[in-house]
Amino acid sequence: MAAFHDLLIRKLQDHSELGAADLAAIRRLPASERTLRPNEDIVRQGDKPNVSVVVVEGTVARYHTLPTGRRQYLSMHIAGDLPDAQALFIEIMDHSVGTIDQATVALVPHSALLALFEERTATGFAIWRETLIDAAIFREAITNNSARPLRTRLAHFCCEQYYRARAVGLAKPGSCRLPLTQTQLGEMLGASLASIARAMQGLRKTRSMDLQGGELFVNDWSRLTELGDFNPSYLHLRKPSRL
Amino acid sequence: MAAFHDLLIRKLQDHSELGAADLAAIRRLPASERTLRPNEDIVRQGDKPNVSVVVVEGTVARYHTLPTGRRQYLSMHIAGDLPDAQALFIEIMDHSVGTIDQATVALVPHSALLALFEERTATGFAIWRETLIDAAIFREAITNNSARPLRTRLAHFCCEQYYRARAVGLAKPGSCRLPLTQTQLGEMLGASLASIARAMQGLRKTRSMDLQGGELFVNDWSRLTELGDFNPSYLHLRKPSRL
DNA sequence: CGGAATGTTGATATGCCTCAACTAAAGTGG
DNA sequence: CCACTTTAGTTGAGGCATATCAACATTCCG
Repeated sequence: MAAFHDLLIRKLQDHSELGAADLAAIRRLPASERTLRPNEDIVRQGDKPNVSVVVVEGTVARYHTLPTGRRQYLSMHIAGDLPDAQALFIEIMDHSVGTIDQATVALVPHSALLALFEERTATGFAIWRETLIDAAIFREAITNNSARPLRTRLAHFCCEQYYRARAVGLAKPGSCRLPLTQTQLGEMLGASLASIARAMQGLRKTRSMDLQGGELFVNDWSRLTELGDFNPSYLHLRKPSRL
Repeated sequence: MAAFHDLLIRKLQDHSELGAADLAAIRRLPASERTLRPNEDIVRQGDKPNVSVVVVEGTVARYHTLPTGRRQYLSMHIAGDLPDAQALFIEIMDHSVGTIDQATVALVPHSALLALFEERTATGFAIWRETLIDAAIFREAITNNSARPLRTRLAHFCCEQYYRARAVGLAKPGSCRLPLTQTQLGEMLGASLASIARAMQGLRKTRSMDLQGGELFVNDWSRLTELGDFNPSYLHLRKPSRL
């Protein structure tokens, strides 16, 4: 398993230019690792964390909890992602961060990150950029959940997960991990379990993708991007994956 | 009309602590002002802008354009807002920025902003924080448009606009500008014109709010926040408005 | 004053929800 | 290793919220 420093560096280099001094400074970041069970919270809505999370292994999600108890997932994160970088400058968490399957995360003290930004402005800018790409993904989620019919929405979501897994080298040829239950897909896409089940069957019938046992299989990428109205430009990667 | 420097400073001070040196540095920012007609684009999806926008007067929005031509509004911005700060570190625009009504904006060269961040780290952090609050508003929009019935969604949106207008001193007692047509409200909330019309009438009947002639009237704030399931904590303001 | 843009209202269609029963798969303890 | 329980997914019936289409009313504005 790659050290979290390497994961973070790889992630930042997907969109930013870093010099040797930046890389060295990042490598000096202190962190403690924790492995968590499925469906365990790392940070909760209302908390004031003083560490930031880097995903090392597994899948981590952010979500809102509504007064009714209903859960709305906001984003999914895999190795190399910083699912709560924004907590650095926003004191009180407006959402929770928790695991989906078993996951290992590195916890980096905010103080170390702030010191790093003072020392290496370029690194600060790279992580700033990372949080901005995060925001671009949120924007796309607004559009996806507001303006597309359910089957398209589901296809788009799968496209994004596969594309991002490819970008960080976490996908095998034609497949990647996606350990979400249909209930959770519903909580991500604003749909009921039953509707997700039917939308999924619709997609299966196109033979462009399948999802089973927490593994997403992509058989016809070009067809799937059509079905999902997917255009990866909002992910702002420097070297778009060849798919 | 306040100079854009004052608007920006006021905005940043809503959530960040700035020293005298920071204020002075911000006041030295160069900018050119432009006044635009309603429904005019400032930056378009695909552009690579080298200036950032500060809203001086009027209402400015960000939106996606789907292949079908359908428009999805992502956010609304009023005086003091930076609707495309993220373009600083994200080269290619993944969405457009345009006016709703007649608006005046200040255009600040990216180079000047980057130089400012190098010189005054605290100012950089304040604008970073600003972009993070932006992201928090996107998250809330995901939840609003995905997990709430239409009438609640509309009430929540109106709560947010009124609350933000209050926070920057742009609201009169009991009302603020909100120059959106019902068609645009639909494109914001992922709903059709007809449904917005009916949801609006439902809200009017509660006597908690009304929207007419581009002016939002709030008659019963506490009732409206209930109807809209609105909790302002996601806006991350230091001194929550007393309403 | 006439034309365009905006909002209202009704009728009908439909996508998705809810509820419910059932199947299948995955853990768990004897 | 099997019976039991739990969790996940499938399928059907019926209902509701919202979409679509269309006609009309209203306001804005040149």
